[in-house]
Amino acid sequence: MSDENGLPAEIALLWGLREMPRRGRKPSLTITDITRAAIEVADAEGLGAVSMARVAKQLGNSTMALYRHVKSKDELFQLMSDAAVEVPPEIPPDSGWRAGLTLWTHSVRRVLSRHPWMAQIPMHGPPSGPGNLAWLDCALGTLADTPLQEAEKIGIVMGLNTFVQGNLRMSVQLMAGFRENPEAFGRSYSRALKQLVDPRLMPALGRVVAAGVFDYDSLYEESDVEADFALTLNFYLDGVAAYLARRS
Amino acid sequence: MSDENGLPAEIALLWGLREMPRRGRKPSLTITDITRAAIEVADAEGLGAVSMARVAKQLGNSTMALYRHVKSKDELFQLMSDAAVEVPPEIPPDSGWRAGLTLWTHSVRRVLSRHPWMAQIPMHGPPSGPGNLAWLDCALGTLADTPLQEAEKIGIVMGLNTFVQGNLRMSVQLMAGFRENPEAFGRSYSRALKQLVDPRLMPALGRVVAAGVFDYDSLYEESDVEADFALTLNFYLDGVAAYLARRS
DNA sequence: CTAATTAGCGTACCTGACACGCAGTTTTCG
DNA sequence: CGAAAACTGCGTGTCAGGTACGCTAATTAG
Repeated sequence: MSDENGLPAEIALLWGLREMPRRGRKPSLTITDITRAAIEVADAEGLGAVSMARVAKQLGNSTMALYRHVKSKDELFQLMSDAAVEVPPEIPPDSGWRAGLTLWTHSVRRVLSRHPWMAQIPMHGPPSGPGNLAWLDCALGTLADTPLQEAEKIGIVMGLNTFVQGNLRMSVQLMAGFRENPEAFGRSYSRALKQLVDPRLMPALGRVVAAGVFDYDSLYEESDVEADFALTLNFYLDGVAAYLARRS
Repeated sequence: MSDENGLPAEIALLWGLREMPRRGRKPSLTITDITRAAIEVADAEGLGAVSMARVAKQLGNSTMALYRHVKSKDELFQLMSDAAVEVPPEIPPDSGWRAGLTLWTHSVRRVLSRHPWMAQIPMHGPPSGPGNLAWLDCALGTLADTPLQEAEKIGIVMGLNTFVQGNLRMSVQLMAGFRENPEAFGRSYSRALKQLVDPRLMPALGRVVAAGVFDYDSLYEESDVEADFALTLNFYLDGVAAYLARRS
């Protein structure tokens, strides 16, 4: 269950703190290698392509060799998502909390656009790995100069994180859906809505449809998605600003 | 590809508008039955338990019979998530947009707490089923009395939806993680952070840890999660309010 | 040098999605 | 009215993927 350090096993794993056995054959594979190979596969072919066999092939090993280093595929996923976040951005100390959180958010966005599969990996607990905790620290740092309680800072940052992750997850899903079936985002969608939405039953939606809001060749324009993201992000940050103002 | 109605096949399916074949054996199974059975299984045993075989057993049919009605498991998932949303709330017409959206949000929350598995089903396109569109209409209706453009309303509502879904998804994941390994949310977590977080490398996080923010027997208290949700929801709504104020 | 310990791996099992084709049913048409 | 056509339910089979188990070889402690 727990390391000699007193750490829970899965946390020790993420931090690379499992004690190395002194006797026995020397490992030719490391957890780092396995994690890196898995990330390569996920980057190149998507998370769906990450099977134990595929990762092993990437390394030139056999499938079952991996199980000497990771207890399960899910454990490998956790390792991947802590490793792939890389390093949080350097935030200029005097930039103010809002600019800081905005920069932080866009950095998250950049990481997730490099590794879209990260949005699909489920979290089983609070952030525990060195990568995720470094990002958490980075976000908290932007609030250092505010008069907030530490617990409030955590609430705000976790809320922001959930928000950003949720947004990106949705983007990734829709992007995948778009690649698979672009038609579902185009004229045939707006035509279907015009046909199916009865203005008597759904008046508000009927107005939107009638206004031609969906009449585009593709509802999935990168720039639109980004603009919507920026808009809603600013809603959240405005709320934080109001909260701060209320508190001083 | 498309129905005689000119509708894309997957949309026609969601609306139950596939034309019934005139000749041939009468079906003893309906899509509705299959969907209902699948929802029963998911409610009772989680989405992971929903296999074609399990759903078929629920119905007393053979596995392969389902494929006469559903093209793939994923298609069944889409049917499930449109059916399980049920009916959106009645929002009193004079309640104002903020109260309306708050009520809407809590209704979403209630639906998802009845069917937690919904948060795990990936979306492949814009909302297309009768259930989801009814909810969309309901949310849009709350903004009817505002001077917003229709496109802005959609942006605000979709943003809110993404936000709520993201929050609930995270809750569901953590809830599952908690059931499986409560220890990861308790004292051993805060002890691990105290040990691993070096205040020189992660000063902001170090302060939070030192302040004892994580020193609880369980970080996953229902009431806390709900409070955090309400807090961040209000951030978003404050932002919408500010946007509205700016626009008048 | 021997026993203990550990890494890599081949084999095997199980679960689950789904392709295919047969058999029985219902409707249409000659 | 009878045969052909259309369609449903289903048994069988295939393939992919996770992972338990146990063997073998390497390495080190005693």
